Amino acid sequence: MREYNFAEAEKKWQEIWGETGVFHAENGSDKPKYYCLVEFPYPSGNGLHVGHPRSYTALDIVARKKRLQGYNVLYPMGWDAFGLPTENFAIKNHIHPELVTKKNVARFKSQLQSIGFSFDWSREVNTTDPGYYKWTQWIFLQLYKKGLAYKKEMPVNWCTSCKCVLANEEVVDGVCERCGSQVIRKVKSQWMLKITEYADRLVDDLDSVDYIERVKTQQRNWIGRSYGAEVDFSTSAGDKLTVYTTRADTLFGVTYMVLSPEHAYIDKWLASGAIGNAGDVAAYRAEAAKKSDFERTELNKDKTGVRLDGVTAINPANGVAVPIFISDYVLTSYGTGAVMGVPAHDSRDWDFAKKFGLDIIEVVSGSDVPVTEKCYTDVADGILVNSDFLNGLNVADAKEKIASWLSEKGLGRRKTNFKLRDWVFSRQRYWGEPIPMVRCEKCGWVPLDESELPLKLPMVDSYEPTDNGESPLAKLTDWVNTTCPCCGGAAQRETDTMPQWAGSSWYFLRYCDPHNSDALASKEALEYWTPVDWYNGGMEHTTLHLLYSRFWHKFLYDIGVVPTSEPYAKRTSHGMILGEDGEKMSKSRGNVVNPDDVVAQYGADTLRLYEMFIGDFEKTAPWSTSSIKGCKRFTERYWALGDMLCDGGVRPEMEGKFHRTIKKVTSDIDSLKANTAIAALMSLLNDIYASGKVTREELKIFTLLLNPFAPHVTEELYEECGFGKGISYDKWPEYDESKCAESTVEIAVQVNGKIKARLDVAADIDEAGALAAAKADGAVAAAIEGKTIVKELYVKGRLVNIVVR
RNA sequence: GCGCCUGUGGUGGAAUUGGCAGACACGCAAGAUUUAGGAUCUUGUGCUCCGGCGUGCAGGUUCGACCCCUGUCAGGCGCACCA
Repeated sequence: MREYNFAEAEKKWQEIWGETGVFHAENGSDKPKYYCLVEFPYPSGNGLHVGHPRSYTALDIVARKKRLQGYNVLYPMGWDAFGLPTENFAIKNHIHPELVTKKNVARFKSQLQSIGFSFDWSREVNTTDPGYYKWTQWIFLQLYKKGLAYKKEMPVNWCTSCKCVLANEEVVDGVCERCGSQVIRKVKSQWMLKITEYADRLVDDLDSVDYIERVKTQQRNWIGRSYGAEVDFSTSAGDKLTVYTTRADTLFGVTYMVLSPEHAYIDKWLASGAIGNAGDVAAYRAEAAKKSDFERTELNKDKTGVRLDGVTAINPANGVAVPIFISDYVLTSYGTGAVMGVPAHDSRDWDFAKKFGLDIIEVVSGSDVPVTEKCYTDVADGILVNSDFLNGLNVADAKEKIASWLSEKGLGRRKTNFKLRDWVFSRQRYWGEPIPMVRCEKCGWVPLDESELPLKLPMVDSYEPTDNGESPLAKLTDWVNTTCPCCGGAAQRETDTMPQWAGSSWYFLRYCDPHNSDALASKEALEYWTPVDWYNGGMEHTTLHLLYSRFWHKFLYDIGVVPTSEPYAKRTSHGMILGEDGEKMSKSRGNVVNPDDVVAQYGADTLRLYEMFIGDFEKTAPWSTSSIKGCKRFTERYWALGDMLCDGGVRPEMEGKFHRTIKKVTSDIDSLKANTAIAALMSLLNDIYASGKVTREELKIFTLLLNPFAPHVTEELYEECGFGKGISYDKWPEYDESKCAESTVEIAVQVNGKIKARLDVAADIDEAGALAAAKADGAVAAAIEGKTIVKELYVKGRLVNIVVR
């Protein structure tokens, strides 16, 4: 009995793959290309998590199979290394972030290599490398030149622990996405990127890509496009008050108006003395200002507000004067910061009207209960009433008609709104890309000349964040003080840095041509490799990295840098791996599994097989130490085939099974169902064992099929058997559809839908034959004895059902 | 609150999308081997009062339902006053 020493064999093959460069992708190849991508990791001090290999193994399987199928495959890896954890660790331990990063990258790399991924390491990138972030800065300058980067003073999200602003996308449930600390409002001058300019295309182009549906839905929700109209109301104070509504059809049902507490008109009206109850209004505004946005939207289900005495709004449709309120359920940041109240047909307005005793006027009929009891929001079946020229129309037609009427009369206009806000792009931290901008008294903000790039992050001893909201770089006067690229006068550098999401917004482009110093990548390389054919990553990046990188890519497409308007043709997402207790793995729970330990104890092949066999790739799955043993046994049983080897081709009795398995494994890999592919291989292995031997041809096919999942043990056995130069030089097995069919099948015989018998019949038996065979069966004959046959059904190769009465 | 997803043996999970539920694996049991344990191999393993009953629960459609429809419960995710 031959022993398989997985530790030795795995090391050996990893070295061979490294030396021979068999996984290097070729630029300028005649072969068809295939670009597989996984999200490059943030090299944290904790090392690799068992969640990482789930994603990496899945696409490694795809990459390895595609290579065997003759594709020139690009499967690269790199490091998303700027970021707060490294910086915080550096501060705590007084080690420069650059050194921390170097150390963490080295550890991650050796961990990844120990699992045997077929990455093309010659294309490794690191976002903190000046040769890399030169191009991140370059893209920023292009955005600036096209007017898509601007600096603006505005209220922003401020993480009290990170001491840094956050993008809207980084605030989850009112707390910092990264550290969970409280987020407060702070007015600051920030660099912003106009992602809103691309809002329509970011929604529309989702139709052209193959993303899993929940990713598309989540992005659509986040962008939040809605079609509606702006309507201009006049007011008794003489001002034109514009509201945004998606239900302009209900204009005749308006019984009041609401402004957000921050609305500019309130300052104006308070100043002019138009508001009678100025004291109450000021008090309400002060109260609202104290609450965070989160409190206002999340906890404030109960409607509050104050009526503005002395000011009314005039409904442009019917000239009716209605009261105006302020209430914090109206957001200043969406639409016009003012809404019209139609309590009969909007649940929020209904709540508000009930609370303040306002009129409720039905303008869409169709409700079962009076609108004074419950608001009626159905838009599909309602018919307009009490609405003058809209009466009798359905909601959709009424929307059209009122919108046209408003524009004709100059009282309003069609309008599309988005929830998406511009991307807050500056961070008051050290460990990020410097923003290549200079502030000059005379010239204002001036971009650095491209020849000055990269603008290197200065080496400093102290990089602690400050409480006053200034970047640590602000203290470096030597670095900060510079000359204006425009007028040559004294000027200061921008001291904020870019967010972590900057470097990852385009890294997949760099892989195409990672050593290019004249461009982020050559035109030819981008033409050949992009778009990414298959990108797998976490759901947590759907409205962060994935959205940002689509935005940047579209911009780069617009300025002619990349040839496609979408970066990723296909996007899938892996489920999280939980601890054995079914809880999220965390140090504090003590349920963390370290992949190094698994590799040491069971080997990389077993880890890979287990992570793929654990269950549905897209679902979360708890870790199970005992289940790993099954995968370990499987690799050992496979290895032991070497002891059962005999000469010959595929035995006739095994032929169908082999063809079916090739078919199953091939299609399962393409549809990300490695779990059932492995099950099919296990099943085939069981059949081989049952037959007592394996022929050379059979073993070779099995080895090739198993190789993407368990690359080391398959290479070792392939070599031992002398099948060829190496699996990388071989070809993926093909199947013959005609040979997949079995000659006989077992069909079920039902009487009135209940199974009465199972029969072995020829696979090509016809209906008459199957029915005859069924009736000849004793149990079936007994069941239909003396009854009238009402119906007879035959489903080819599956079952017969005889319906009797 | 709204939307989406999930619910299958002791466990992880399969099921060609309306056609034999429980593939594959873990675990367990018995046997073989072994001084013993471990490892390995073989066999068995949804429940059952042996009539049947079984895919969270209650109905419905159908010759036939894990799959479709209605209601309901539980868990997860997303959105969350976006007018």
